[in-house]
Amino acid sequence: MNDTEPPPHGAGETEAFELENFLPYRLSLLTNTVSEGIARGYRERHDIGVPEWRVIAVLGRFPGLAASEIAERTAMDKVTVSRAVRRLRDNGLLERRPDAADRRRQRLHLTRDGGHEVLQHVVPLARDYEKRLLDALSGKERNLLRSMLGKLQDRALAINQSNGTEFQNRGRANKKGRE
Amino acid sequence: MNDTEPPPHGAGETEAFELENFLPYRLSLLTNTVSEGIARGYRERHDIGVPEWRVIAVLGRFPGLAASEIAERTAMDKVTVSRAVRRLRDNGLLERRPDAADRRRQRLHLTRDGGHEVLQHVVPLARDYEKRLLDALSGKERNLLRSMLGKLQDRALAINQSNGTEFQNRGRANKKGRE
DNA sequence: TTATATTAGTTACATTTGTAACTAATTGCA
DNA sequence: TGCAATTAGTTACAAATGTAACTAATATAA
Repeated sequence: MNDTEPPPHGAGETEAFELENFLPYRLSLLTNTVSEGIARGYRERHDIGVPEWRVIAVLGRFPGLAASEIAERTAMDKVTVSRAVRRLRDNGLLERRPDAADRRRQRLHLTRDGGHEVLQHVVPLARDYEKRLLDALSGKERNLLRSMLGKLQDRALAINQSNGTEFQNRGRANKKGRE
Repeated sequence: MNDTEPPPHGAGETEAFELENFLPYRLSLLTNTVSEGIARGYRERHDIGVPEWRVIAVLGRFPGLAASEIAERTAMDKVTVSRAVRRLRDNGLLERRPDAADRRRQRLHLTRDGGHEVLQHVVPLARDYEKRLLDALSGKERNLLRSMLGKLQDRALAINQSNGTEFQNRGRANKKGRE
C-alpha cells in the first residue's frame, strides 16, 4: 500500500542498516521497557522516580552514605543525587546527619517509617519483576547473561575511553581531573 | 574509614538488595554507556541527537515513510518523531512531500546532500562501535545474546501488559485504544 | 599561618522529554 | 450526504535532566 520496501540499493548506497537489529537500539528498547515496568510499581504509590528509588536502594544496604558516595555507587551524577535526596527529605523518606569529622558532608539515613517502609515495599516488587523477566531464560542462559553484561559494560567503557578525549559514565562522581 | 559495610541485618530487615547486581540497573548502565559512546560520534559533528539519528537510520532504509510510520518502527512516540523531523528539516537533512492520497500525511525523504551524507558517515561509525562491542564476546555468545535479548524484550512487554491496566512501550505509535 | 587547590553539595539556566490538548484531514456509518 | 469518531501531526505546558557556576568546608603546601 505504500512504497516502503527496502530500498532499490541505488548506486553506492550504504547497504541496509537495520536499526531493529542494532544492538545498542535493542538494548535501549529493553531498558526502557523494563524500567517503565518497574517504575510503575512505585512511581505513583510512593511518588518517587528512578533516581529516588536508587538512592533508597543503596541507602538500604549502606546506611549513612553521603550524597557523593551514593553518586559513585549508582553512577548518577551528583546533581541528580542532590535533587533526589532533597525530594526524599521533603517527603520524609530520609534524613541527614552532619558528619562529625567533615562538616561539608551529610550522612544520609532512611527514616524508619518513611524510607524503610518504601524499601520494604519496593524491593519485593523489583525482585519479583526481575525474577519474572529472567524466567524467560534457562538457568544456563541466566548465568551467561550476567557474565556477558559484565563483559559488555567493561568493553563499552574501554571503547568510550579510547575514543573521546575523556569520558566517565559517571563512574566517578565528579568532573575533576579534566586537563 | 566510613561505616559503610553491609548492614547488621537488624531485626526483620529486607535482606541485602544489591542494586549493582540488579538486572534492570545493569541494563540501564550498559545502555547509557553505549548510547553515549555512539552519540559522541555524531552529536557535535552533525548536530543531531538519538531521536534524529533514529529517524535518519530508518529513512535510509525505508525512504518515504511518514512520521507516524517512523514512530511505529522506532518505538518513539509521535511527538518525539515530530520534533526530530522538524530539526532535521530545519537543518536541511530531510524534506517532506505531501502524500497524494492523504493530505494529512507527509512522506519523508533524506536529502541527498544532507541526510544521506550524514547517514553514510554515521552508519559506519555505528557499525564499528557495535563490532568493537561485540568483540568482547565469542561467536557463540553473540548469537545467544541476540536470542536472549529477544526473549527478554518479549517477556518484559508481556509482564508490563499483564501488570498495569495497559501499556505500550510506544510499540504502537498512538495513545489510542484506551478505554 | 596563610594563600591555593580540592571537595561536598546546591543553585541557575538551558535543553530535553512526556502528557495533554489542539487543528486539519479522513473514515465510518446512519 | 452529513455527522461522529479516528488519525496525522503540531503546539503548549510541566517535569526531568545536564552543564556550569557557585558557596562553604577541608586539604595542601609555601
